[in-house]
Amino acid sequence: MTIRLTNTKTRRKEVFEPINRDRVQIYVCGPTVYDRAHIGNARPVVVFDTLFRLMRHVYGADSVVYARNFTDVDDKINARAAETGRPIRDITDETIRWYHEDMDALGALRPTHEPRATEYIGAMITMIEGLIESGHAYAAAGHVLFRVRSYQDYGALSGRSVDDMIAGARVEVAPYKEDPMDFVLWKPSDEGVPGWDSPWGYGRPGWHIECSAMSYELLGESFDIHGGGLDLQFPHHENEIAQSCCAHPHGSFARVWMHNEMLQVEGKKMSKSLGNFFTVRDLLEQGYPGEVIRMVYLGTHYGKPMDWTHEKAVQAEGTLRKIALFLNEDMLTKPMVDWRYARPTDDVVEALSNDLNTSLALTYIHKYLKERNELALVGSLTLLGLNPEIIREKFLSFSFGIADNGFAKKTSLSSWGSSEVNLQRIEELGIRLDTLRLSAMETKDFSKVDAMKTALLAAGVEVRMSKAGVELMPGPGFDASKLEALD
RNA sequence: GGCGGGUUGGCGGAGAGGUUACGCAGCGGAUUGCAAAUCCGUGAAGACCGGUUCGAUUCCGGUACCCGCCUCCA
Repeated sequence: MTIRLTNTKTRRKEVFEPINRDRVQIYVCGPTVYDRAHIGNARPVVVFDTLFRLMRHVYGADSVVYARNFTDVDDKINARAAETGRPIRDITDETIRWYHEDMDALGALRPTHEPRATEYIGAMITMIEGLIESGHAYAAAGHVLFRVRSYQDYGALSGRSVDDMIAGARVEVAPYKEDPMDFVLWKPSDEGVPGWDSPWGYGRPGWHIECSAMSYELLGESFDIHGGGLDLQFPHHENEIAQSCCAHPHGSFARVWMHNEMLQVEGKKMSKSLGNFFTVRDLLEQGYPGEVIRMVYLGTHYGKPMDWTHEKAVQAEGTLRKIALFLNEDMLTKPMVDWRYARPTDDVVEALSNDLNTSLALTYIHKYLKERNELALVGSLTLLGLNPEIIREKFLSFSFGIADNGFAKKTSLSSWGSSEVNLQRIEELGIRLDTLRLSAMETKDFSKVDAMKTALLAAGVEVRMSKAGVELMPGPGFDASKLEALD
């Protein structure tokens, strides 16, 4: 299987050829841990999780190393600590825990390594020392700065020239800088701000150096793929390249750079002032299941801006429900298959291999559902990070009916946006409605049946009647309290 | 001001230089006490202007509009 990926560095789609097939290495910039991840933060998580899954499928699960860092030293964290009076470590530990909870809900696998910046301060200092020795950095006024002019290819990734950027005149000019574009590798810390002893005094690292140091420590001077959001392309990734390539001139650093486009909400940039700012937790609490969120994300290619809309979530939810309905069919209507034999199809693997065409992959999901090809469906869903077992349980919502053989069909669970469903209550109602209906068939007087149906609909319960019996399904607007009126 | 991306049917969203994307919604039919669900069928597109070509929605150029980054938000 040939994997092709769009390499930001060359602006082309290229055939992916790992440095070492037994150890494919990916590094992705992770979050600064001072608050809940918003839904924009989640996009690279889902995108690169999908890449991780594809690589594991193609090269073997043990042959892929995926590192994603936690930035746990940052002025935003310091500010949060100052506001709340809480210790920094409390804040970062808690935020990391939240991050894991929220990203787990989106079906993202934990990366192989999740290094915290504060655990690599020594490696950063070593790297900075090397850069000073080789003339790529200089100490000034308690700071250490990277000498941008010393790296000829600076700006190559983002397609900018140093001179153009200075002409744009938006750079911070500090008196201790040789050149306005030079950026901070190390800066002094005052009392009460986290800091470490260093050759340049008590201080803390600049933002960019951590990724260079951690990727070197975990993956070496050359690795396969570096990913992140497009907004990181400049300056963060540009600076990473400058640091790493100057510190390790014999390595290639990342061979492929991948950037996901930004996320919008209802057609607009997500921002607190517009009131369209959501964390992943917000969505989960509003009742959008993680699987729905993931499916919406997979619907748009990572290289294009993605719009988060409620409408898309509703559609994704509908698809997941259909899948759940199919997976829950019993042996009377569907041959039994052993999911252990489920594999993603070549079509799906090929779609993902073509620069992560998740949208195309989803069309195959629809196809397998339509064809009732359970093994292809289950295997392909799994590769996409949509767990069939969870879908089967979570999206069935509720279904009650009388099977052809006269036995009551099962079962269970809550649906999005609705409170826990009282199964017994629904079942009773289903039986009562079924009884009423059977007698109405005799008398041809359906008034009582219709009245009950209307009441159920008003409570947000879908009512389906067929030859086989009655099915009740609490939908998104389910309101248990309205069922009381039925007594 | 500099750099980059986008513009596809009612909506969402792909691939491919010439043949049906797909999903949702719509419409027609089957089924149904009614309805829902389901199944079958079906219409509908490629911002604008030029160029290359036997042929472009797909390649190239220009115009318009939208968006992002350049301000340690992915």
